[in-house]
Amino acid sequence: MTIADPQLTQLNSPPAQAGEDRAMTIRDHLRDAIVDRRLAPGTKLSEAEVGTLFDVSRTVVRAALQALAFEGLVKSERNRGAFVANPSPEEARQVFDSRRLIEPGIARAAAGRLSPSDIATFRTQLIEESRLLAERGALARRAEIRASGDFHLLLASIAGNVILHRFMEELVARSSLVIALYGNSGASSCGHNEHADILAALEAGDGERAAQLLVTHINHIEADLDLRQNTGLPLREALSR
Amino acid sequence: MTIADPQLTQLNSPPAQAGEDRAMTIRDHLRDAIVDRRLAPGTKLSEAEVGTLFDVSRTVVRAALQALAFEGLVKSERNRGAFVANPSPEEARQVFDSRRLIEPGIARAAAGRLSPSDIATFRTQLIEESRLLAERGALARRAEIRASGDFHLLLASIAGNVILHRFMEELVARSSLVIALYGNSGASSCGHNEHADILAALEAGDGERAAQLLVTHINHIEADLDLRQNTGLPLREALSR
DNA sequence: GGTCGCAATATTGCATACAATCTGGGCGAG
DNA sequence: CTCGCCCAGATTGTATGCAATATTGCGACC
Repeated sequence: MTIADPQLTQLNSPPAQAGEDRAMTIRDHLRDAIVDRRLAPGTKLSEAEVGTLFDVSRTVVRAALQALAFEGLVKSERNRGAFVANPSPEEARQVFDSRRLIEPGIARAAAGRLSPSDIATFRTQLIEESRLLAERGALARRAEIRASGDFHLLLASIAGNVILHRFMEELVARSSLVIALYGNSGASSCGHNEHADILAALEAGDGERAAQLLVTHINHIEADLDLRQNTGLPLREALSR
Repeated sequence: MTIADPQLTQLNSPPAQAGEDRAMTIRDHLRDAIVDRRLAPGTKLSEAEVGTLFDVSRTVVRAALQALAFEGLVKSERNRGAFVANPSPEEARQVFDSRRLIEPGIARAAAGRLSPSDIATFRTQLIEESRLLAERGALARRAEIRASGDFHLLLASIAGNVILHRFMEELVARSSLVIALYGNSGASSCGHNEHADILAALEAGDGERAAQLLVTHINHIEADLDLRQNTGLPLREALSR
């Protein structure tokens, strides 16, 4: 699989980026592509190729890839290169275990800090989710997964702890990857909108209830996955791509 | 402050490191130096200087510094360089808030997975802590802070979730930095050994009690800090170094 | 015919060179 | 004497070149 994806080159085209950090820009574009599954797990991210696509040297690409490796979205092997992460079922479970541990606390913190403007932002977010839910097509599914993640990130940003927010960024990104990998296309993203219920609890100032709804929500997301043990012998993973 | 610390150059001397990753080696040495407060917060980490000390090019130094920036131990400013992090009281609070959220869950998970060999490792760890606690001198204090952190990391590794373990590595490292910055030399590191109590609860299989003791323990650590608001106007931080 | 070994190729690891940007001091005008 | 501008030095950002390592295809030997 080549990564000569028109969407990538297109996003690259605005070279008028100010003196900003180009490595971080490339990191963001690659992350979007990974989370959207435009880049399949296991895909090799050649430094030279990525550099050509974004019209930068390998130096900058390496910085971007290192950043993604820290987030767990890319696996870097010495003298072999960087590959889009291919999380095992075990890793997937750990992602959701981590979220079940962290997100309730975030919900409780957010409940006590919710401002009217936050609520407005949430409402806009929920409308966007509904719109995407109704839409058909793989492209809408991608956007839906992403929007669903944004809800959780919004919650984390309201909680006001930048460390936890960053942890959640990583967990949400990895969740998207896992969902894309193991999600049953079937009952994807729960019939009735659990996000709305969570927001309702937050508005009522009931952080405890919001926390509980959040755990249930995470359970539903994980339950929709097919994490049966293809108890991957390491060589199997090679066959998978 | 220059970083020409003999302990750094000494650690550098074994250049016989196999084909391993030199950037990660440098990162580890720098992290140790930061956590031990051999490198004071705000100290500039010049790429050229670090490179000279470790006898590598700026390329690998940059990789190491980027890694530390991800962990929050180093703050990197574009076109200005990298500096040892100087966490504000607010950041310090967030570190401990995060620990209060995450560590109880880790304790519960660890309680159900504790093996006899784990217990033995814990005992060795506690003995080492006691030894350092009795010892005098700044050097012992450093080692004690570090050993105290190792206890928590050991707990996290037993919990068996590598993602949470990595989060804890970051939180413990930042905690050490915060303690070094804001710790009252006075009642430092609690009179009676709370770690031992936590271990006892774990051995008894009482994860809930271990979790509660852990929260109390974290509260004690934070209570020993002096986080009074020098409500840092950003310009103040410049004055501090 | 199959397997092992070796060489050619490609890719990463690292160092260095050059360009861009920031910092600090000196000089001149007000 | 003070304020502001400008230039020189220093430091980071980026590109490129070379060395080291892994991969792949071919050929020889069993």
